[in-house]
Amino acid sequence: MPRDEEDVRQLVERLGVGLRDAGVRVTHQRLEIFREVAKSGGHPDVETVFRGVRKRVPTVSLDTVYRALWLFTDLGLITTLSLPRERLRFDANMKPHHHFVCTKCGMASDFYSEELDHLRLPGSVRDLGVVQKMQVEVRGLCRDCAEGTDPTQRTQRKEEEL
Amino acid sequence: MPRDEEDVRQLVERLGVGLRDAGVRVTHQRLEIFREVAKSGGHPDVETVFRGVRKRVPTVSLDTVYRALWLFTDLGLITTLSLPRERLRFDANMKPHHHFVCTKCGMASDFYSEELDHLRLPGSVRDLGVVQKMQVEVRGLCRDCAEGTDPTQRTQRKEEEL
DNA sequence: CTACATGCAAAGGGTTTGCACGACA
DNA sequence: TGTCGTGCAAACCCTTTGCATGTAG
Repeated sequence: MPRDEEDVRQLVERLGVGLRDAGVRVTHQRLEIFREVAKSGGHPDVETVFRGVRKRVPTVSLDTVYRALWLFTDLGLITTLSLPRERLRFDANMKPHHHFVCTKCGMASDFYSEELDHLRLPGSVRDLGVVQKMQVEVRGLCRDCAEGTDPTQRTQRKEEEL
Repeated sequence: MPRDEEDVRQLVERLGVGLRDAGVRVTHQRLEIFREVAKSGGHPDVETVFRGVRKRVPTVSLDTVYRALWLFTDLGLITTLSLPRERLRFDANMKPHHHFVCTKCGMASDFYSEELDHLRLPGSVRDLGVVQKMQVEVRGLCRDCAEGTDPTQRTQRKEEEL
């Protein structure tokens, strides 16, 4: 699900502000790396971001992508999505949202629900610590995997992109 | 939070049944590897399991631990817990539960809530696919990290064990 | 007894790091 | 212009794999 071009521009602009506020430099590479994450509405892994950025910035190196993505994460400008047996993914969607992850192909979609954003947690959680964030994670079979193929398989594949 | 010894025995026994049902062999190593996961109420990573098992089975090798843990996972006898910037962890708790994860030290606790077990999901999820499982993931600062120390730090450390 | 599991060691692959050059502020 | 970021390549892990040996069924 690619994101609207105007939205992407806004997001990139907001990143610039975030970087400046944090006192780090706003470089061409950082903007393009972020744009790549923001552009795909999905949750690209490092490799996917790298390949995407390289189309526009052929000299960019993989370790720069790593450093930029972790920088954004540490500054709270993007978030991460970690799935067993898969590479770490990055997410520019900072609005409250929840995840549906396909256990077969690994596809991860965001979904929204005002109700789930404001769940009341049981008292026992208060004893564990201070809550910062709360998300519902749903696992299941995506439409494509649910139909046609054998649901007992357990292969997990990351989204392929040129 | 270590688990009660009798509970552990029951869990290990149930694993034996699971393995037999799946038509794979019930070996000493597999039982001990599982016991190590079941014993710690926590969510040990591969290395932690390995070190624990080696105390009782000094000849066990790391790759056997890997193979066993993935086997159990594939058979649905344990589950995994994946956190950004951390090693994958394993969880013998197959009862419905939810997670509280400390963003600073990485500590992960289970908590329970009948209400959260039966959340009603928004209609948009139906369009994404077929739901198999649903879990709430809470991020925050655990009691130890919340008090005394600077909450702006972002260090993540895995639970240390001999 | 036979097939499957284990241990060992080596290969594999993703991620991080050190350093000199380059570019933002 | 000085400092921070980048690119390159090597180092570092963690994880997986191939193969001979051991063992559960």
